[in-house]
Amino acid sequence: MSAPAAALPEPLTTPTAPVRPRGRPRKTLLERDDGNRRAALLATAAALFRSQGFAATTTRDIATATGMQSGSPFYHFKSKDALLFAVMQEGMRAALARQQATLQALALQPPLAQLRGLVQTHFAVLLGPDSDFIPVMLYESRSLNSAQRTELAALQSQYEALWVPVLSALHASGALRAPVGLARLLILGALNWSVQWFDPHKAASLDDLSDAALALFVGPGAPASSASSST
Amino acid sequence: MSAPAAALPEPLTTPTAPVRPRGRPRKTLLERDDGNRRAALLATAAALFRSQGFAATTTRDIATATGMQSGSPFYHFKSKDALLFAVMQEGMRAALARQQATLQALALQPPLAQLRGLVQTHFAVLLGPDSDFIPVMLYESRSLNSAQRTELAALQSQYEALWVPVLSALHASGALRAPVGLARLLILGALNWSVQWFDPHKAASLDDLSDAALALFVGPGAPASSASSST
DNA sequence: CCTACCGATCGGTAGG
DNA sequence: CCTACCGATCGGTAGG
Repeated sequence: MSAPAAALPEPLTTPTAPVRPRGRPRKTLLERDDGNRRAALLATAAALFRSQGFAATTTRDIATATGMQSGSPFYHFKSKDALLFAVMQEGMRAALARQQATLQALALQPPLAQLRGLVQTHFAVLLGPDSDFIPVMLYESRSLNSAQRTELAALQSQYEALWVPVLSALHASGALRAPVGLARLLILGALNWSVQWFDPHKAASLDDLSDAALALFVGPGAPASSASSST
Repeated sequence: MSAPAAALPEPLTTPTAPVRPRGRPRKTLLERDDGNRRAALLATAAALFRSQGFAATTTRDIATATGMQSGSPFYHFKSKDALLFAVMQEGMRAALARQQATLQALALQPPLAQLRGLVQTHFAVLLGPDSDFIPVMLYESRSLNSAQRTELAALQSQYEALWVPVLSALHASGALRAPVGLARLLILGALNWSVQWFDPHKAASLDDLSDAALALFVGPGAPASSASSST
């Protein structure tokens, strides 16, 4: 069982840019480079916000880790807040795209297989490569102002809405026994919490996790439509 | 179904102290009062750490909200860190005591009833009255130093260990389908995440939550021992 | 994107 | 527990 994360938009890889010799270009005055440095700022900010928290991370930390001077992040972002918001927005956009691709690939499969896909992709977004953005969004949204929070909430609603038809179908078939609304909140909570304890160096793989979650929530494979019940 | 939270140690109520007229005693020089103010500091610190986060809360915020001057918290706690640690330790001690009482009261009940008790008490600890301490512990442990983290980990292990026999029994009877270790992590995650979305002013009550969680994890009432299977 | 820099705030302390 | 205070740090900016 491999994760259905095939042709997905790589969120933060370096875009095609003319390769320059390693080391900073120093004072070659006016050489924009642009998206490249911005993306680098986002990636290091995401990593630092995740490991230290937003309030405990200074813009100087971010600048240094990106190889800039202390004032330079403000050339790319209006404020520290704006940087945080950009990290979250970027993360949600990428996560949404990945889940939409997952569901598209599984459109003809039974609901249980679709749920498996959603769970696998969710774990991949939280715990796989380049997975700092969504954890930051999950654990630092307190630091957003209300306008930013509102804008993000729209993306989050879209994300959660992807789960509803799948869960409803499983509820209707009896495989999912809790009310759909609370089930969605509890299931996403169980998955989101893995950020706190998952250790890639330890036993369980992402697929082990997905299997355990599926078994916990809907049993070993409920008879959805055309399956024969044993005994 | 009421929560089994009967005779439990109230963590932070004012201990028996001579009642004095309202308003600050002003400069009545040398009048210790002691445990009272310390407990007040802990409670306001817990509330502020929860709502704003540790790093974003200043010791001045805490002092003001407790009715002290900016330097006074340091009379009771050596540092801001020590205050955070005390909040978490207090929270874990109270939570542990409550869960132990719950399990004692349900010792003769089947595992499913015991799990229901654990879930109900856990929700009460997270979302009920005076419930700022454990959320702070769950979401701010990043800010502890490693010595503090180690000491807290011992309490957390004790807490998690309470769940294992219950989950093992349910796993053995087939009611719980995921491996016990991962099931414990996923279940506690589902519960802990409720801190992020639970709103006491909305529809679902704590008992609704507990029922939904039980239904999600172990179904409507698995045949534990002396139950007749249908059909 | 760098160089300098500012104003404000913060954790913590001495001394009572 | 208050008064007065210090040293350090931080987000952000002007000007190039």
